[in-house]
Amino acid sequence: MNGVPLYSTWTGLASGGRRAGRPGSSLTCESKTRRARAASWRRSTTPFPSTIGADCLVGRETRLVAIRRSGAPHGSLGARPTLATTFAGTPVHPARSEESPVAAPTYRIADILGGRVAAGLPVTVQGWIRTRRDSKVGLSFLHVHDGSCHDPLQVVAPAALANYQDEVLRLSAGCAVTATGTLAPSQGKGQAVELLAESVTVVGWVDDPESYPITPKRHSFEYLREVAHLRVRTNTFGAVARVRHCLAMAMHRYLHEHGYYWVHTPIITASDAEGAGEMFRVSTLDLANLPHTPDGRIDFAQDFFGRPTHLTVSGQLNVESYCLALSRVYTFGPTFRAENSNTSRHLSEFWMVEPELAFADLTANADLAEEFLRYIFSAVLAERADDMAFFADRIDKDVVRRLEDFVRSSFVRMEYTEAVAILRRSGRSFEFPVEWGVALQAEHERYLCEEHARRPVVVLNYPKEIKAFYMRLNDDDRTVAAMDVLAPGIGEIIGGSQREERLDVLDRRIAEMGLDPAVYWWYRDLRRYGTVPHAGFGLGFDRAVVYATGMANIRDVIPFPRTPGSADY
RNA sequence: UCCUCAGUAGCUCAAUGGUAGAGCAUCCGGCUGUUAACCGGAGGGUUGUAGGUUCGAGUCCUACCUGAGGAGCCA
Repeated sequence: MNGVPLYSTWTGLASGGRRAGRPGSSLTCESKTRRARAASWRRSTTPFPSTIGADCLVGRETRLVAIRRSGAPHGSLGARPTLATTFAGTPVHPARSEESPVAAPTYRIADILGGRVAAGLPVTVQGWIRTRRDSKVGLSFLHVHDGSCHDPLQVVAPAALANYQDEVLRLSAGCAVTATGTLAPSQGKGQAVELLAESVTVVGWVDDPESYPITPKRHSFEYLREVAHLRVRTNTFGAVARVRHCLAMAMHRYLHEHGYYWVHTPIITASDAEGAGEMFRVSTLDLANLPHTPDGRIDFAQDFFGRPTHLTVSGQLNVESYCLALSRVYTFGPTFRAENSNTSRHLSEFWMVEPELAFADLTANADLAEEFLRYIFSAVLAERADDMAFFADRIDKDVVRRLEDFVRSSFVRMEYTEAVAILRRSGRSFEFPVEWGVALQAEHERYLCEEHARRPVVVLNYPKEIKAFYMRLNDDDRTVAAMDVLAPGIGEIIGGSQREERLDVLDRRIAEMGLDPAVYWWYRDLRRYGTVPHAGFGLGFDRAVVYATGMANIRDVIPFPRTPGSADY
């Protein structure tokens, strides 16, 4: 979608090129010895040998203090404002350890690059090497990344460091370091400030640089999926992780501030016929020796819960119960679909947010969906400008403009009946012909939001035959109060409905769809005791991340994707 | 699950049925306040697996495996 180039990932582990400033020949002769010694250091419980010099001892002291500090609440971050805003210029006051005050407290690179740490101050940073470039002048440039922001910090390591020959010149992509020194305006181009190092301590080596999977070059996303435990070290996946977090926090913030309570609905469910797809069975029975009932069926009475259970496909039914007491609620958690779906938009395990509001109809539901989406995408634009600039540069050049349009423009709302009419008079020959009563195909949805409206579209009131039993029957007796939100470039991002609050109608719908009313006894109870009109929707959280980042494949916006035939890590 | 495409060096890709190559990465050297650095050199291969056709298969055929794109299902 969106013309995303296949190999547009960018690791950011820029090449050090042909390394200059290598140890001279006399040192080269010792390289194997040194390598073996380094390996033994790694195995040793003592992190560093006592022979590596005073600078390194200072570095070690700093490191230990920093570890202690990071255990304290918020450590050097000091008083951080709420998540609602990001704050260039807000000074950060590092906490000082009372028992061991040090002159170079640890800062996040985000705070340093964000201008919140004054130049001239002694500071410590901790992170991983992205690149090393050496200069004959007697310097090495280390790009150190700690994940706190998109950009790395340039650390200038002078050859005068005691461990320069032995360690600094052996640093490669992925090595973990603690660097202490003074912040100064950069003499080079490309960064405003840099750290003039007084010590660089190696915390963790990369065992064999040649076999380190994240090399300073382009990698295909397909390849990086095979090293999912390391891919977050690339620019692309680090940016995805930060944007994903930003969206999640914005989601919670919006709902919290609008009076919604987060309800932790169960992952294991006994409702096995919600109509939302194939389910994963949860069982402790011995598959090689299943117990049977006298009539030859599997005896689930002997299973862990004494009945068949599955992983949830939706928290909606459970959250309706809380909705009819707390008025405004939502679920957010993993959901599971055992469909054999092999597309860039489907995962077997994905995250869904499902708000539910009482005393509300479909219109209120659509209003909420629209305002909610606009809010979380606004938050990404405001809070993750660094990562969004990267996505626009390397992944999808239109992503920022598209998000800005999304946030600015109101959504188009149309009835299903109207949508069918638009499609029929579009003059387009669709692979699947359109007529009233059929489900809209991907090609139809794409036409509606990408060509007809050119912005997000909410389609309302679908034929009852193609929607779930719990959706409220409209007065026309042909449609239910369902809605889908279609986003350009991604398709259906939200599905929701007003729920059927009338017990007699609900029972009729359960019967029509051939479902067992006994399974829904508690769900029916909600209609017997103080029932009210209520509505809600489910937003595929990972799809929202896809939309916000411009990433082409949903498997690349979740840390460890589960898809049919694939559950590594 | 269906349709289509693709599997060649660590990565990204070349190679009329006729001796398997390049760029990057790695290692060695040169140069440099560098920044996807640059220049020279070296090592690196059971061409996804198993069969088959052929004097000869990376290339053609069959099956399988893996991955990707699209469809369906949906979020």
